[in-house]
Amino acid sequence: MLKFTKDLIRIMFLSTSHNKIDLKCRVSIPASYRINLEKEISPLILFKSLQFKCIEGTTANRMQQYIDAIDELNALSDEAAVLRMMMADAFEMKFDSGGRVIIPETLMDFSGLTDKAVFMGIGESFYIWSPSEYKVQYNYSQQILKEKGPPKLILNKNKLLKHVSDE
Amino acid sequence: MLKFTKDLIRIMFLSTSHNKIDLKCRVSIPASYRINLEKEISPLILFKSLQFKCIEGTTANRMQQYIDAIDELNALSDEAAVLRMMMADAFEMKFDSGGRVIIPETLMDFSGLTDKAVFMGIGESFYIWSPSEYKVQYNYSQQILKEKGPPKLILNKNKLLKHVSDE
DNA sequence: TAAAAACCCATGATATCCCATTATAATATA
DNA sequence: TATATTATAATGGGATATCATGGGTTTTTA
Repeated sequence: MLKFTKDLIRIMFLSTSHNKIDLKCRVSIPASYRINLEKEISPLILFKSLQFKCIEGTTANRMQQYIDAIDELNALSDEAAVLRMMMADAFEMKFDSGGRVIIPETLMDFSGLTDKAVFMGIGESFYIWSPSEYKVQYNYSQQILKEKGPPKLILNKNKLLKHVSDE
Repeated sequence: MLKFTKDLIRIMFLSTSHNKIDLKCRVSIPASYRINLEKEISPLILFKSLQFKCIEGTTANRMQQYIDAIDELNALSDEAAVLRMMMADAFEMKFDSGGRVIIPETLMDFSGLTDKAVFMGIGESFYIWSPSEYKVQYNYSQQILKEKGPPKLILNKNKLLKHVSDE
């Protein structure tokens, strides 16, 4: 029963915001993200992005799906090794009364964060960028968009997709 | 009923920490791991990893899964023999008031541990490495990630994965 | 009766909690 | 439509609790 509800009302992290990181490495997680986490009654997990020089945040529930996937694999496979590393670089966050978390030093270093953080919601998860890395990534996306045009999305198949020009 | 709750809020061992092993072979088990064990009301089991030169730690419940797996096998098979051997070298740990355990000599020797331990959470269980072995393993995973990219996870089927380049 | 394990308490570093303040957004009022 | 009012969000800093660690004392047990 509950599963049915969860499938329909998927949580979403959306929009972008710029927050300050103080000397104790504390940042406010955007209120809209927090509301979604509360809805899911799920803790927040931060981990090193596997693709970019940034932190990725998601729900513990979502993280559990990755963990379950590990069991499906040959423990000695490359996929399993990468997923285990992802878990090892993941942290469960605790909020203070003001909705802040302390970013672990490992993640600060990895993502090049110092005093400012850019939060970028991308649906099932969100990214935390340093302002400079964010700009690089943003400009890159803009350029791709200019060169290749908008990507074609096939929404009803929950599957996406390729630039039009690639076909 | 209780099982339902457990399925939602699954325990996870995450993140990495470097703790000291003192002359009495005591180490602090990371607090976040201990909290997970307490949630499960489960003792901590340590045993020799079947894949790597390290100690694996997990809950008694998870260990039961391994035991059940033996029953599924031909009692005379090699697999069953290996699993039984693993059970024989498994230890149930007792915590002192500071959250430390004493690592059995057999496990210290097997994993090459001396004065420092790297705790690596990988979801359902965690590894305890010597710093040098840990580095080797981590670098290997990093390299795979670089070469093959992140594994592709097909979440709606709760099944994964394989690197894109393998297809 | 030694050696090891269990138990106890002490300490510095760090994370957590709590309250106050400033900023921003949301609404209402003139 | 500009301005005042309110609510909500983001930030700052200090008090408190927790964690990892060291070392001593008592209790096992081999």
